[in-house]
Amino acid sequence: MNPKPNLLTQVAAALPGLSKSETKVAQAILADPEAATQSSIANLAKLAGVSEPSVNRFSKRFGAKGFPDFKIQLATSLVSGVRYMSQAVEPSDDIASYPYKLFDNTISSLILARDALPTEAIAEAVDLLSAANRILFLGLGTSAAVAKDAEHKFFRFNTPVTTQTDPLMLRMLAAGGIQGDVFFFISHTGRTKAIVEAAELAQASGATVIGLTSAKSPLARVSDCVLEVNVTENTDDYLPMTSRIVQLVLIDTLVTGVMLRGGSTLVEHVARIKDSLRATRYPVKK
Amino acid sequence: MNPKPNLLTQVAAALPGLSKSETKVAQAILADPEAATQSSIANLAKLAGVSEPSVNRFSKRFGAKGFPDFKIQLATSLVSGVRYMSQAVEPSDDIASYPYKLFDNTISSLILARDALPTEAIAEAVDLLSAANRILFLGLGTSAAVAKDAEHKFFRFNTPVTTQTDPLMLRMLAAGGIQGDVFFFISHTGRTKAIVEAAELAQASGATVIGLTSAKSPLARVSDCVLEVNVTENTDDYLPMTSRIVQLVLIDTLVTGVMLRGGSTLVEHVARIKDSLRATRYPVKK
DNA sequence: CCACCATAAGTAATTTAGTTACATTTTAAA
DNA sequence: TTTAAAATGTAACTAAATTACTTATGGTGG
Repeated sequence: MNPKPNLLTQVAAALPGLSKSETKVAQAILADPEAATQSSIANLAKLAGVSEPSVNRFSKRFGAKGFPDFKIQLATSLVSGVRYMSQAVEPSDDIASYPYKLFDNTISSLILARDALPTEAIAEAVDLLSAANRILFLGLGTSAAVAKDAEHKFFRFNTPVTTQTDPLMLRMLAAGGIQGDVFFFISHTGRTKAIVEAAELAQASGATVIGLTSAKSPLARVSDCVLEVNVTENTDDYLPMTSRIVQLVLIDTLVTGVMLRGGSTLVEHVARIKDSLRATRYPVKK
Repeated sequence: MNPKPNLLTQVAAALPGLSKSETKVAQAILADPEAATQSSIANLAKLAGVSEPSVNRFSKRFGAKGFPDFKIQLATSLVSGVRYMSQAVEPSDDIASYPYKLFDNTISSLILARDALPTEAIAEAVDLLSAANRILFLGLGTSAAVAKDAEHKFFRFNTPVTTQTDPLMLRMLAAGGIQGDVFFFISHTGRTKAIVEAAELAQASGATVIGLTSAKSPLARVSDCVLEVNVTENTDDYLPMTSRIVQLVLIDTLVTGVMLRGGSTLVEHVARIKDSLRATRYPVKK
């Protein structure tokens, strides 16, 4: 639950205070930690140029029961992360637990999403967004904030971007779509009527429809390009949270994709816009 | 870079196709994977009620060189995660790499933030927000989207919430602050003049000022309660992304804290509000 | 400057853990 | 019901790790 000290970091930090042969062991491990988790004590001892008990003593110095235990701790510290299957927040949780649970849950969701990224759909969406004459990010409720964020990001490109949360405006916008328009609908459930209906109207008007939603939802069905995000919110009693984070990172991915596609010209353009903000801030003192 | 198969998931998935004693071993491991990484082959064999070679065969079935190797793989799969020190996106990256880099970077940032959570400040902020008569979430640019998200979340409680992005309105709001008001300013740099000035005005007006920003920034200096988020954006050429994600998760933490503090009454209130949205969606078919 | 003590490192014996080969049992098919 | 193949267990064996002990090194007080 608490900050976990990273064994590898610990070894690196302890280096100055180590004895001669312990230093050798530490260096051998730091040089290739991955390999260290695979090799036997004899192997590592030879590699470091020390005796086996030295390696053993070294292991114990870092709080391990012995060398095998050390190897396991080392292995876990190589993958920085979070325990799987973190739990839902309970009423009995306090300040020492719930913040960590929340972060862990979010991280877990991102990892799961990462391992099931719809790369083909992302590539397609990047193509569509790069080619668009106009982009509209549309979402309601929590997704409105996501749309707003997307607007901010895409605003820095050369393409006109809009968001809208008024359902009547939404319908009118959608009905008035033309070729070259990209309607980007955001809905976790994919079942919000106003959104699905607007997507249908946009679809019918000849514009391109991208849906950032969960698989097999009504919104997914009426989208030309579906960016599937399947996050199971494990916060029934509380509020949905992690799904929008995944959505945001996915949008970051699209932004990056469009930038990479645009090449140096676009990068310079964005840099200029970024620079324009400098005057609004207090300078950083030396 | 690619989806890494998770050993634990693999074991769970393989369950139906396993033989009798292999199933026992799998169940013993799934029941307490953590313990499995610590125990010897003899111990695990006894626990599962099978012979040692059965455990050994089991290990090999899942691609391990032997039982110790299996334990190490298992240990790494328990901390699901991301390799440390993921890199910045390069112009040479393609669809097979940049989405994963982005997710990895975001995850890494969240892990770092998690390990340096300002729990005391969080507790204090929860107290202040719970006691507030009115909450104002104020941010400009990218932080405006964060503020909007916060508004959505806190809107579900009984306290009036507002956001504002017009700098003139910001000043007026801040100047007109009264005791009982909580001004929640969001700024990654903490150097945006309009925000810092508004914070000063709010401070002077007798309202409470919470700052979600980086340590030692001008905004931090004028805040009654500082929620430090120190994220180093490793995307110089591209756009800042990860910091706002950390901000959002931190706000989730505050929301959760306020809910926990509010007890069942508040939970019910939120549930009612959540239910009110049902009619806006297409029902899920069986 | 030497002697002695304390710490560090290595050697070899011992113990523990893991693996392999083989025997037995179980299960399914002929 | 027999038979063969797959599955599991037993016991012997091998490898790995640990402990106890010895040797070396370095620093300090006489």
